[in-house]
Amino acid sequence: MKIATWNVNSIRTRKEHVRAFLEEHRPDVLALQEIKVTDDQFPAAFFAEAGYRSTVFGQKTYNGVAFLAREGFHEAADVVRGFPDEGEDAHSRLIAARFGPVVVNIYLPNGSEVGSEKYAYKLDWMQRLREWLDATYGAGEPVVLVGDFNVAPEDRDVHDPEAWRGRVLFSEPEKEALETIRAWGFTDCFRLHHEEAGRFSWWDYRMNQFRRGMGLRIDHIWASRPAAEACADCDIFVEPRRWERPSDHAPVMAELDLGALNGHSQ
DNA sequence: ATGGTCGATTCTCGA
Repeated sequence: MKIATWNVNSIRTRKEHVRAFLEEHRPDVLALQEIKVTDDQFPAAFFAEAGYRSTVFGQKTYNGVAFLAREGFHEAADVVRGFPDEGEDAHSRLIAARFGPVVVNIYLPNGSEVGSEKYAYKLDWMQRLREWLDATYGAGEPVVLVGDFNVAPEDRDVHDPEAWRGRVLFSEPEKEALETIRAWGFTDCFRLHHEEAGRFSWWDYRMNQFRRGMGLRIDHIWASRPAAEACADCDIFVEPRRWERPSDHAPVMAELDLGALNGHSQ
């Protein structure tokens, strides 16, 4: 099973890029973030032409997450949209579904600036995510948490750790909150296969940061123990960041060997 | 300390 994640920064602007990625790599599930459309505006028919079904939790202007799942693979089951007991005005930042393994797709709040209201919201959202995981799934079942986490875990995930230390996306409270989520029972699939520094998934549009190699690794695929044991590969696909009018994020994709998930439902 | 660039929607915000 190939699971991919991509913050597309507007699905209307990026739908051709997404379709090109689908046609080249044929992931079984692609998790999208920052689609920036309501459900009725999502280009589901366009992706159906490429053989993909859409499951959407949209929002006008901001946020919005979705799954594209290959026809012939599992259909999305037990779909969850957002945390329970959120109001109608809640952000669309979490969608989860069972495709064999459970896939939880998050667009974690950016946090704006350390000490801001948005930063406090980010830390609170991270705590709610951990509590929701505790209440919803067991770490002994195959669960894959993917998306734009908006936190770089370690120095080797940041182009200039000294410059970034204490700043949003790399502050200590964010890293501690990330570790609390990880301690639910996740393993970083990328680090199972790549130890090197300087592998990034996001580069700011400003100041030619992509051309200058100034990025962060903030998009992740994390797997619970049985899913991590089945993880045969995980990599960042930088090429779409070079395309015309790119997203500021690159896709990340993992391969899970479902045959290794013996004792668990596919 | 500031600003740089995108995208969606205005006469600016969020990233």
